[in-house]
Amino acid sequence: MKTETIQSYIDSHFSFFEPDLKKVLIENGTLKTFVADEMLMQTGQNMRSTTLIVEGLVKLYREGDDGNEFFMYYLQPGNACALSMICATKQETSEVMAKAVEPTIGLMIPISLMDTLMKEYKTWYYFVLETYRNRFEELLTVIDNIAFKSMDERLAFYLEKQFKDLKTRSLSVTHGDIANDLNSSREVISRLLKKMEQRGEVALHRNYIQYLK
Amino acid sequence: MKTETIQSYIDSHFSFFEPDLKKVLIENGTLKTFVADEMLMQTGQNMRSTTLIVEGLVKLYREGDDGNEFFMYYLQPGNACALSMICATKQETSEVMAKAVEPTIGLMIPISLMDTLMKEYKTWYYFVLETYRNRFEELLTVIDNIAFKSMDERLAFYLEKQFKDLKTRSLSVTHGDIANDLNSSREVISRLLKKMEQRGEVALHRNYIQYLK
DNA sequence: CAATAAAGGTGACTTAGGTCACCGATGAGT
DNA sequence: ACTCATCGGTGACCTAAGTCACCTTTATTG
Repeated sequence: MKTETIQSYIDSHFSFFEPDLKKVLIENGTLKTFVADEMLMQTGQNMRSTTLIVEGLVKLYREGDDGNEFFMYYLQPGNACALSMICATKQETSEVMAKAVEPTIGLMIPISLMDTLMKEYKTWYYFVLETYRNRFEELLTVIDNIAFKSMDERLAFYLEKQFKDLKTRSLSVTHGDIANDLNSSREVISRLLKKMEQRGEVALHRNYIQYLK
Repeated sequence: MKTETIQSYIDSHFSFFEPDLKKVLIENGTLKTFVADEMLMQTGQNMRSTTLIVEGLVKLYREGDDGNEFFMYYLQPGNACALSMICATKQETSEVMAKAVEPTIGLMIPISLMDTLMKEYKTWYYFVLETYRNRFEELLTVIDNIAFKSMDERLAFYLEKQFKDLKTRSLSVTHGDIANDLNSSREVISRLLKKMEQRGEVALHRNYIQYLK
């Protein structure tokens, strides 16, 4: 019953795993559901398992000393949290905060399995390396943006990324939300958005933004 | 002869590698020397080997579109370049620039070996994961600084990191160099340094800075 | 439907930090 | 000793972006 559910999640999002690996994951993994806005991972938390996302959407944030947040990237079904892998392997605490933005289901793999999986299953091994690589690059892109770009460029990049990642042309978000993700302030974002609207790049509405390019 | 040189480098900086692994590295690795200011890796370059640093000092930069540089972290003897590992595995191009700051020797390991090493040698496997983890955290710290901190805090952090990493209380660097690493401008750095000097934290000299805390 | 909260707009102001112009001090090479 | 490049100091100025105050519009709820 529960086994079949896990089976179908793996088949739809991790179909590239070899059959034996799937079997191990089905036997040892457990499903965990998160409601919207629930945290999957908190800064300073100790990891006992690594998480494969099988349903929903997760936002990863870095937290500043004074409690403000900085959005780094999304985790979607088929993704794993690189940080949870690294921390799990090393049994150290998490350095980021992960929050579900919609109801989310994670397949939790106990850390004790990590070493065996890496050694025994080629597809797992490549999946993990691929995950590291993608997140590493994602972080480098984040650094590019905040190190070299001004706020209007960062906003444009942010919006494009949202539209692309979420595969939509209409983004449900308030100006305040964006300001929070970019560690800026609502007024600044509002003003910059208005300029983008004047250039015909977006259409602004209450609680959502349309992409026009 | 050359074999013995590699042997001694490995023994002094990678003594934790298991004997069989050392043998493989000695048989398949080649030493490559870099003069000061030479690049080990350029943005966009394709990687055919992963590099273990056995001598010298390397600075890793992210490059902006307009050619300016942003310092991320040092590689020292005993370190490997996480990026070269990831890119090597995936056979993709490098995303960063690595420059020797003093004469440097790297032990080059052909990418073709990577998979075998990971599977066969536990100490290599842990070394690679440890490398990923450390660099990941280093990048997160970089993001913290540029996302949440003001220039004076970033400068203070930068200096402390230099003094700590280079294990010295007297740093050979010009104000312009620092400005370049932090992607700021010389005048700004000079002014902030002066304030630090007035607070008794550093002593400023031509071409070097002393740490007083 | 009145009350309230949330979202967004806008002008005025402040400030960190980037830029410009120019200076003097230091040190290396001829 | 003279020349020239590099390094660092400084005042004046500019601009992006953060902050404050206050407003209107829209949606929600009792």
